Amino acid sequence: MLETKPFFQRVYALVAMIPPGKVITYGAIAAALGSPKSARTVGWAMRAAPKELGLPCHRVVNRSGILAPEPVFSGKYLQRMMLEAEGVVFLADGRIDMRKCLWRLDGTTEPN
DNA sequence: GGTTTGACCCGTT
DNA sequence: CAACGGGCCAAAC
Repeated sequence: MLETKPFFQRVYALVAMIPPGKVITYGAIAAALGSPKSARTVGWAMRAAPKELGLPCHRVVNRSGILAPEPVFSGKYLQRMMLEAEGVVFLADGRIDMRKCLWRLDGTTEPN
């Protein structure tokens, strides 16, 4: 299972199973892996994540709902457009509506 | 095996 | 409300 795989592998697996129209935070991924403090390491795994894996890294955002740096996706607007196309709701601030689009690993389908 | 780094998070000023 | 600093973890050099 995932526990037998290296940290990066676990991160990739978790990111790969993010449903469309939903987003997740680095801290949430780290916490799901058992290390709530390893949020930075998760980001590191993303940075080293080969695009060949087809990881929806655009669905991974920080705690504030802010997307990754621009050079990563060749433009922040591009990533935002991709997410919107998947059903992710954006606020007027340019941030993601975490209240609705934050993916819950607990299976909780009730945001409110 | 120690040092550096990083797409982070939280508390304090 | 915005800015700054510290901390924590895992991989690469």
